[in-house]
Amino acid sequence: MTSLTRMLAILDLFDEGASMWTAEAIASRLGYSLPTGYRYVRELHEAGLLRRAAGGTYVLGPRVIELDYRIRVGDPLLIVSQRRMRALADETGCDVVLGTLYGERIVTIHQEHGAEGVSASYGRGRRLPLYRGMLSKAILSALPRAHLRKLHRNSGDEAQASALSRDWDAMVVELRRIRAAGFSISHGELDPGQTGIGVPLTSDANRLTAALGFIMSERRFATSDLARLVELLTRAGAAIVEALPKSESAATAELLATSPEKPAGALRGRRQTPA
Amino acid sequence: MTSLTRMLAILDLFDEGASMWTAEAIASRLGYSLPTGYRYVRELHEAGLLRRAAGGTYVLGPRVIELDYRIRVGDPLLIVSQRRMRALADETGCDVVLGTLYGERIVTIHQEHGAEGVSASYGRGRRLPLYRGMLSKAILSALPRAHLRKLHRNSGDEAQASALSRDWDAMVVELRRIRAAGFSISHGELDPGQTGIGVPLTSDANRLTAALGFIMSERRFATSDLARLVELLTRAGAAIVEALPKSESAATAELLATSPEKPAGALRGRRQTPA
DNA sequence: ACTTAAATTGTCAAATTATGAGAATTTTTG
DNA sequence: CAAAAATTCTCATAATTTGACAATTTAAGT
Repeated sequence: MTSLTRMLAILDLFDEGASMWTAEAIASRLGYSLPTGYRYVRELHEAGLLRRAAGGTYVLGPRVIELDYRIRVGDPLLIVSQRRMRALADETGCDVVLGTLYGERIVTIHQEHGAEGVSASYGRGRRLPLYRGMLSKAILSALPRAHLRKLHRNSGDEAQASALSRDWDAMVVELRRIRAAGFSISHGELDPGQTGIGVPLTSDANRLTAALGFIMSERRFATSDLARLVELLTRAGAAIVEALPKSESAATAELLATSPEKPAGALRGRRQTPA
Repeated sequence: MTSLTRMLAILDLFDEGASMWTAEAIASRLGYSLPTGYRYVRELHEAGLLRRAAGGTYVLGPRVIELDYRIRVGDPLLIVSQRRMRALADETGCDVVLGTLYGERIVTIHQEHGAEGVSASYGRGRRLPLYRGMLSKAILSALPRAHLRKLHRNSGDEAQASALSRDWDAMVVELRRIRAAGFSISHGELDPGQTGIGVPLTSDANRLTAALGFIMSERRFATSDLARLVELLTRAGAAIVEALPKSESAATAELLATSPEKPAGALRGRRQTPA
């Protein structure tokens, strides 16, 4: 394992439960020597990813907030999604959420509030259970078998704790059903009284595995036109994927940013437009 | 320079301008060899801090959004500030912002919107110019001379570009005046037509250097009771600093989090309550 | 102010690990 | 399916990380 990995593992400690750690506790918890613990913490501190709080404890730092802003204004996926999600929320009054899979986690990366709903477990930045909720099910339904297998193997406890994933074969069948239908539904799987409808949203070119969904009250769902809602999601999802920048347009920025030291060389014409 | 520093330097590339980078461009820009560039990018990718976008480009990853959420719900400073800032916004109708200094940057870390104002340059996560705007001036006014000196020395261009900081001696005089007055004012220094009032907010115990402020239209300010607004800010600032967790309470979380491998040892009683 | 304890950084030798050149491989693109 | 680009691999060398311990700075108590 590299020192880079070990240092970044520190950030995991802040993911759940404790939001304040001393350097000593970090070292102890992760099995690093004390000086090494301090060294890693200092690096993260200098990068602004950690901030010193009271009496030698550290909390996540303001750099995270700054990077989050850069995402909000610069992430192509969010840029193309936001407007369309807002439109869906206005049109339906439902909450609209967007989640992605990264590594072995599913996280909500954007949410637009509708006139009606308040959603507890779905907010931006929240990690979602792998096998519960419409976003997760929609995302899993779009996953290649091998990928799903790996995920399932590594998610022991969580897989056991969920009805969907306890039995591998049954899960595969259910997910195949979802894929065929084109959407997933959750009735109160995350929040009692809330229903969610989700559609997968993938782009091979972008290595993207995401899902887009509505959240509404159970009550409202009872009198909703499911097919219509699914159609809205599907259309919006397709439009989002379609609008994502293709490979070519990505290169522009970097070409302006060549270093003074190595002006030519390393940036030879691979990504440049043919002429 | 350590490999950790070099890897984290990659995140800086996303701070301004380009929001998409290829691994090759990163390596070239920072002077790393190609394999090393890819190695660093892979590490950041595995940590979720980068995400692969179209055609071999990378953008900031969902992990940032997740960490940002952890800050929103777990950062003690935000927790104690939020409520009070909301109250100020409700009471006055102005926007209320909170900014901190970290390293050599000043960043807005929270904002509560008032009924009236829309502020362009102040939003959450935005980096502020060091020598312009009420937040920056309030923060600088609270800085020990040595710290200010270092900051000024390292901020060449930016120092030259600002009226306040062009002349060191004059700046010191002005900042001393602000410190004596207890608040700073900006008339359109960041956004034309907008006025801001800020007060410094420091806590030695927390190594905190921050500022809290109102933003309002120039028009509204013309008929405002400045003394009253400053008093509101000062009171709220004092209450926030007062409410910050003191050293003792911080230890609780970690004590529950001892590793199974090294249960005793490294966590010997330094931070534990005496008995 | 002064004393003690805690938090953090320095020193340094041993050795693990990062590094870059180039090759090999995988992935993308036409 | 071919060609080009993107990414990882191999491996020898060198550099950097690492941990024990000491030194020092910082905080806490009286």
